[in-house]
Amino acid sequence: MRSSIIDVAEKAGVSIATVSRVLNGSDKVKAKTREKILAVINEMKYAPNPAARGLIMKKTEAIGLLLPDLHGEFFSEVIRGADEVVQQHGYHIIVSSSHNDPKEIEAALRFMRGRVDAIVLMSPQVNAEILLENLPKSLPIVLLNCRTDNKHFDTIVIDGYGGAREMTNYLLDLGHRRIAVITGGETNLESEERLRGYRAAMSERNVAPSRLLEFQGNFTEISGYETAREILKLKNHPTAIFAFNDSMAIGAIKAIREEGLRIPSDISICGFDDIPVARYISPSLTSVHVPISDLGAMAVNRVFDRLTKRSKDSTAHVFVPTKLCLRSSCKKINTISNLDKEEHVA
Amino acid sequence: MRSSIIDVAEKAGVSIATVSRVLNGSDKVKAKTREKILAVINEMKYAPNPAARGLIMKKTEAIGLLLPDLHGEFFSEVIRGADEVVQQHGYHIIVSSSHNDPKEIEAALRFMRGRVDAIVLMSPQVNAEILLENLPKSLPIVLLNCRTDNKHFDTIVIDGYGGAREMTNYLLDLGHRRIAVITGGETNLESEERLRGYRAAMSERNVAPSRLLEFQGNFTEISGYETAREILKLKNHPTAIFAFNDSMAIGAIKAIREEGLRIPSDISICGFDDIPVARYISPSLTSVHVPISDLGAMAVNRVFDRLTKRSKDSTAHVFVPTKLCLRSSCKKINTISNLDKEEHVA
DNA sequence: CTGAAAGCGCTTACAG
DNA sequence: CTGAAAGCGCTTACAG
Repeated sequence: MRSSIIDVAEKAGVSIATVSRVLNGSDKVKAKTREKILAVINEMKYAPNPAARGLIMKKTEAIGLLLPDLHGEFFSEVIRGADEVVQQHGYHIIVSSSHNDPKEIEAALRFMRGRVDAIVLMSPQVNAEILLENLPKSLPIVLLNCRTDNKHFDTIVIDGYGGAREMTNYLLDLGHRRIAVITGGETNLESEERLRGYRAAMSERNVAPSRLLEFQGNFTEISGYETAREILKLKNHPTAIFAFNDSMAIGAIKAIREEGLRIPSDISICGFDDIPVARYISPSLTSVHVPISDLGAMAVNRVFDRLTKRSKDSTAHVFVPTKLCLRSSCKKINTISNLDKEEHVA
Repeated sequence: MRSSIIDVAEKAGVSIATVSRVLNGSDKVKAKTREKILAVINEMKYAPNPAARGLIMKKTEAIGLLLPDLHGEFFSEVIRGADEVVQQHGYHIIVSSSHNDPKEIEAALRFMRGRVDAIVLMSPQVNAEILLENLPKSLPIVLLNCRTDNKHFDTIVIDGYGGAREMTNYLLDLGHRRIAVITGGETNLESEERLRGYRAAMSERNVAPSRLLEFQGNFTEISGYETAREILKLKNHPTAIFAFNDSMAIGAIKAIREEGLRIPSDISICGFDDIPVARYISPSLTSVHVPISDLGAMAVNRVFDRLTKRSKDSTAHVFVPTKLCLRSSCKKINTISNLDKEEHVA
């Protein structure tokens, strides 16, 4: 059997209270007693039972991280950023993915209740606020890219609108007029924000945004690939494709290549997120940079702020700016005639 | 305060024992009593305290997953595969990364002890067996790509040797003789195995493997990039580069392109792992396919086999075969003269 | 079918 | 500085 604090106490010839004190670094223990106990602990390789400890101390030293998905580099970067900070605090992460399914979010939340000291929730699709209400209000919660106006929660939101607007403006500056987008799905907050930004830029520049140029993907490579194939079937295909994340852009690039078109001379393509691999593919992908691992780190830092009472009751609402990251997958549109044609169609 | 089982019992007018019974699905509760209790539970949004439950039941419904790193698609795929299976069982995952640091492995293991019902450990670099010995022998442990002969643990090992050997043979069949490799580091088991396979194939085909063609990376994109730059500086550079994982291959491709060389006409390149993005980059990457997410799934399935006593005491040692995945980044070497030259040098 | 009681392994006032 | 005892929130024989 696993040894308990009682075994240690017996072997050291003290009470369990004293063992507990040295375990918790109390200064009210005679040095000699402490040493003896420490020796026994070492010898027995004793480690306190976290469940017992958690039961009485009401802390778990774990943070729950609930993500919508686990595919691709975006989420692994979020996890990595979160894990780094969490490790510095001697904490650990319980991850789970919800597949954008309310049932799974609920199950994960229920599981985490009592098992974690705080929750970081990323749910751009499912509105999880109702589920969140079932959690004790004492549990700090950080919402990452969630749809909410509830000032009760800490929130971190990427500037998808601004980023997409900036990218669209860049494409417009390059002379593109027929710019297709591949979205991440109608009900996805991030996709919606990016779409808003795209439309805003188009309108501001007096290029009527056409719904016919808005294609729906789902943030996966394969959806980018398939959607791009559809786009290229268009008689007079767009001169630029703006995929709402890099994974879809990567899929789209494959489709474009298979069609025999060159990037960026025949068609420009860009993404969003700036995942690590974006700079390595060829042509290197122009994208909207999002500090992905920082997102995870910020969320966890926020959690610890709350946990250490530094900001016990005030919630923070962070808006994360994005920044255009120009590389080689986009290019000035070349022929005047082409431009004219575009204008006409637009 | 959070409500406890006592509150539920009071409100339902029963004892906590009965509440506990309906919580655990005991059939010895009158239907009517059960209903009333269920109603109260729902109304109060009661959820049992996992710490208390864990303390007495000695199970946590969590599996620990300790990975060497969290960079790149490989590890996120392992997590994804593990998470999928774990969710089917109503379990969850506690992930942690060790950065190949014994201290961090130890800390993570200590943290997990008592918090998880089993541990999946991937540690190709640090020999973690000594650390593992401090864990209660009742805790099921699955070793993923670890350096061990200890039949006491369940093990899952990828056939790095066979995969690399097959890939090298393929390159040799294409006429390549000067094949450089980018390894993953000297002390890394996976890298070692792949190197063994490469050398074996070279020797078998009477191409003396030269240490001068073995370059050391560390499995990251940037190391692939930088190492490839070194390789291309060689007077008579190799006609093929075999990177020991796809991330390094992707980095190498960037370096090759920057040098103005075309792939595969000027130089062939291939990787290992077949991460999801490999098929999307261009040229699509020839790689050794590893069923990455299956690795996570297999490990977790094995864990549940143990947990459900189906195979309480027997350990399993699984050897995972790899399979060549030919795409467009490698090509037959073209000129006879070139071939001759190679032969000469080799 | 239901309840009183012991116990899981710890921490922490409360005494001394 | 140290120990006896209560209690954290649950489950599970043991009686009835």
